[in-house]
Amino acid sequence: MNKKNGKYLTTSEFAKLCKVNKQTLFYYDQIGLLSPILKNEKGYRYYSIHQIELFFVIDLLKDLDMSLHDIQLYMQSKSPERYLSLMYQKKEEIVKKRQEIEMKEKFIEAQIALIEEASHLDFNKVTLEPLPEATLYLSKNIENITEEHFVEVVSDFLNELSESHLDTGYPIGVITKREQVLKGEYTNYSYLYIEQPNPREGHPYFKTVKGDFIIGYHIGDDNSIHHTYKRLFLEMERLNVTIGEHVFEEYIYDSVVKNHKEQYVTKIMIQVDQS
Amino acid sequence: MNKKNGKYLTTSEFAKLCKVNKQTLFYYDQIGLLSPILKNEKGYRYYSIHQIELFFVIDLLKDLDMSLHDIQLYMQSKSPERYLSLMYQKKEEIVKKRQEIEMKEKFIEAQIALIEEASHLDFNKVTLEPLPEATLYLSKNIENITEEHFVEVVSDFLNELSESHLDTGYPIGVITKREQVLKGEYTNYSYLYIEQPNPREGHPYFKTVKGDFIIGYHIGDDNSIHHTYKRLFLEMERLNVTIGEHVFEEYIYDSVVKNHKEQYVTKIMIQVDQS
DNA sequence: GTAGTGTATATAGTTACTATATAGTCAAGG
DNA sequence: CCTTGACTATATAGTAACTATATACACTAC
Repeated sequence: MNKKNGKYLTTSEFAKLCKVNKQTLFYYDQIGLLSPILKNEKGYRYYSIHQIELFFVIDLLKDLDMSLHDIQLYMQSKSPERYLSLMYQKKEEIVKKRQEIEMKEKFIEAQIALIEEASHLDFNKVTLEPLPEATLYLSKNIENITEEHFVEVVSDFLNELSESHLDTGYPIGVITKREQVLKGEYTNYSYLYIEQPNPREGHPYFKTVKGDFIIGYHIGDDNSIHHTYKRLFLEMERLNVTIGEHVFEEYIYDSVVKNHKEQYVTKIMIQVDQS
Repeated sequence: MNKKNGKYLTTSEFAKLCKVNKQTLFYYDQIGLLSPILKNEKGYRYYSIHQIELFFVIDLLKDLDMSLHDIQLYMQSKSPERYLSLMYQKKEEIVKKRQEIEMKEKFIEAQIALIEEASHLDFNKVTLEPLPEATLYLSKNIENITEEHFVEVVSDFLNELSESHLDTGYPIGVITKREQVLKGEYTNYSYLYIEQPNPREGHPYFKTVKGDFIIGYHIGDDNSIHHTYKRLFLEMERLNVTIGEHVFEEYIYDSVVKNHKEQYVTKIMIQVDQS
């Protein structure tokens, strides 16, 4: 911005320029953060158009989670050097913020895709489908784990996801091995997983075997999931296929979209071998 | 996320998982936004690990400026359809938010570049430099404008910049035409401008003429800028060049980094013709 | 059996506004 | 000159979403 002094702006004119409430400017004046350059004998405030720059910077810093108090501290000890180091610091913070926003955007996109897809599904149908290879990020092994430890693993897994930017917004699923499923231990999972549509270098990924899957949906609580498994086994028999290495489960509808456990929907994908 | 019921989490365990203060969970319970699935006879709260999903969504919506009250309204009337339309709406909002963040990031980068560059300058030196062509976005013409109108033009210009995403973080400068400068009317500017390093289609841009410029710096108030112009004219005479079409002025140091007008620094770039 | 850590509730304080009530200022029209 | 309407101001209270503090009860471990 530049020059042309002269005309002063009233509080509401300046507020309009700053796109804030007039009261906010009273408040900023009161706490001494941004005061009009002129106050007449009646107490009327007059701002210079140049003050908009200061307001802009205040607004920027505020957006970057700096308190008005800390902004004021800076304003009281301005210098090019201090401004520069402040900007360097805020640059780091804003990069982080952008990355977080980008992750949340991806999450929303994935949620839309998931629910959109689910709305076209018939949860009563069981199908045999070939699935392309997918890259998964796995948790630690959780076979026969105690409940205390399970919470720890989930917690660690979630932390890894957010710290390593691996949270793609895709649902978190579980993998069960053939041997557990054959024993009827449907909830003795081996791993948690999350799909990685754009895998990055430097992570120990797990790749699913490209192949055929029996896909069905369980409606309701986990406690009753054996009924659905039985239905799937029947269909496998009919189609003359046998259970492969792994079974994958993912929530389609959960507490985020349904109020009652009886309405939750779990997708079950059983890897199969044609015989 | 998925399965494995059993173990419940205490308030502080769950708070750790959610990365929030324990008190926040008390508060959410109190307002009925997110309550533990179990409370024992002593009033101890127990959360299920599945509740983290709900917390995640609450946290996401909160980040996207939804009030806890409105989030609660959604939670009371969950359905895949409502969730989908909510996500579509939030998707639009987050795109806008990301773009705002990106603009602010650019602004910070430009500020860093500006101050960094300024720190290597000798404000007393006057130089003759060839400048490459630059694309500028101009305000309406402000020659001989009244002070009231000037404020309006600045306001419109700033609005255009933010609405059309033309705010590059570069300083806003002013252009003065040769005729005004020759008359000694150094502050009778013709346009405000902002440089566009990556111009986009569909805007009426102004391109500077690639050419030679006398570059000098004025330290202090605008009122005394004629002294600096005189110095520059002397140097032009010495170098045997004459004033060209336009003169450009930009603030290098202003109220954002300096407390007193006497310390402000204005960069003056006079287009010149070699004779 | 007591120390130390945990849980709870109730209440007050905080930040950055935001709204409301009351009163003075000013310019235009009758 | 007086009134009306749109502005200005201050003072005070209210708000959202925490956050801190004080007090009391519970559980676990030596």
